[in-house]
Amino acid sequence: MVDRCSKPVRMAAMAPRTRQAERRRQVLTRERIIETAVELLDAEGEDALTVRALTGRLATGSGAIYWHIGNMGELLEAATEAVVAAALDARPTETGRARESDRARETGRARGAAGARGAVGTPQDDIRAVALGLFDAVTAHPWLAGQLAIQFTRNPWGPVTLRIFESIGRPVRALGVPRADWFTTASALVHYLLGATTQTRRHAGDDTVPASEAERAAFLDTASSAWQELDPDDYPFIRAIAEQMRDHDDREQFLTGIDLVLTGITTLHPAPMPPAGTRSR
Amino acid sequence: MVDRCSKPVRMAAMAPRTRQAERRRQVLTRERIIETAVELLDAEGEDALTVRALTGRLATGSGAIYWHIGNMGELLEAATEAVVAAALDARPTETGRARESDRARETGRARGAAGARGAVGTPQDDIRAVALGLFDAVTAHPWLAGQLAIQFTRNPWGPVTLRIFESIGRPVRALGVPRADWFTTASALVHYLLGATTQTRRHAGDDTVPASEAERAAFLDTASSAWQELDPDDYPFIRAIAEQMRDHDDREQFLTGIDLVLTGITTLHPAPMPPAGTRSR
DNA sequence: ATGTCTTATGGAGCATTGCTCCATGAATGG
DNA sequence: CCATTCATGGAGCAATGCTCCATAAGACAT
Repeated sequence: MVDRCSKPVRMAAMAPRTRQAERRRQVLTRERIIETAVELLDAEGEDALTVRALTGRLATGSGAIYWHIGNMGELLEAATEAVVAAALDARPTETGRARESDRARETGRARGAAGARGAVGTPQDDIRAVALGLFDAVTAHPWLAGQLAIQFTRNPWGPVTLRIFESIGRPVRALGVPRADWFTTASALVHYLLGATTQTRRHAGDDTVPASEAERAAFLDTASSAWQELDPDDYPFIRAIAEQMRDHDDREQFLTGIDLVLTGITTLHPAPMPPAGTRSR
Repeated sequence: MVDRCSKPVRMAAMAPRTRQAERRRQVLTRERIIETAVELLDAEGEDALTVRALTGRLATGSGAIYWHIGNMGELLEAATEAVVAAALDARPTETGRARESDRARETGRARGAAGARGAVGTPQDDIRAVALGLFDAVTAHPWLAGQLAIQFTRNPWGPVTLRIFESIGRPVRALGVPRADWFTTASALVHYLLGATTQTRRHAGDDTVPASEAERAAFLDTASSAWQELDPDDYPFIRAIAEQMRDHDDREQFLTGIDLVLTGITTLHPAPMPPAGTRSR
């Protein structure tokens, strides 16, 4: 009884005529609410998004807001979807695999999400690009990590997951994975992706701002030190890696993980019949 | 200012004398609270865990509870840790790698978390055992998925993560991965693990009970059908895999993903110098 | 213009929740 | 027997999500 729609689900352009009559007045849009929600989340953290904060920024009442969104969770989902879509759409829709650029192991390191836009390369590159897009989105919007995690568990096949899955699935297909393994393979990638992105971020205990570089270093330092003082019987491994964890690079590690999974995929599904022009190694 | 401890952190056995005088009365223990919290979560879902529900079950007041736990989030973390620890401790602490049982690809499939207890096999088997332990814990406690995700994002190096990391790290070490890659490799595994476990579960929209097998089938069916009616331009991949997603086995897919990552690891870090008696493939 | 119907708005108010504060009980130590 | 510390139970506050409703603001027919 919670999920009952309080408003007939916004069917885009119902009557053909008076298309502009739809937004005759409409000072308050669902889109505008989502937009402001993202602003609020970005500016003041995930706890700052309350109905009252929204009514303040939008100079309206709660009733008006609920006429458009129906639910707080729904708003959060919409906000998440918006940001994710933006991060993902910064890439070409059509995966035309043409140019060869083998491994390209270290090129992936340098370029940001922006650089991923135009150049259509290896399926591997495409996957890395998607991953990095998400990674950068999470660092740009600290609240996104938590929301991704929540959306993923609460609504495993909601719009957010679907978008990511599709973006990962296409290059997986281009990789030459046998059709029967498409679902499983893409799942594995997405699972790693989400696991990794959700841990990335917030290296200070604070709820505000992305935490400066200095704070991050300080955090890693204290954490590393704390690890070295753990019980050697209970946590031998943690103690052993305390040192390398102190000066690891999140982004680099993230990419290494991706390559690990990619290697697993290409090893289990060697090379299909490569399109002429692509040397198969 | 949130994190201020309202009580001098329970340092186990402070004064040597009167060890039993510590719990002279003490009808209400931190442990008992955690225990009841888990019961509540198991029985009525994650929304059912409120202070008032606790005071009801424990026949006490909120003040008494807060004297022991100080925070709701802290209680949730403790509950999560308790369940995770139980799931993980159902395995031998010392990773004595001795017996050879190559691949053992399909043996891992059949045995449950219980069967993982005694037999110490390949590092790969150990990793699978840990993973399955977590997997089964999540299916046994539906609320665990969400909590794992939250703990993981909110407190990336809290006790929960640490425990899992340690359990995964040891076999990784035994796998022969070069020391410099321990941290990164274990991270990749843990990330996949958490990503996968957090999506697994709750195939019905309900907040109660694990959802029967029939419900699950029905859910998968409708989801699959919905996928096939997506826009072919926006979601070609999703449409293509709608069929195989209908009748996939969560557990099997989970293991396949693990094997994918494991293959990646052993491929990138071939074989160290195998202890005499282990044929290296 | 005028009246009516649908669409949209602003805000008062309710139920619930986390948490603090405090008056009090109970055991111990002097 | 008193004083001190440990522990409890509960009243009450502040914040939040959400519902309900009075009402404004077009659109449309007459």
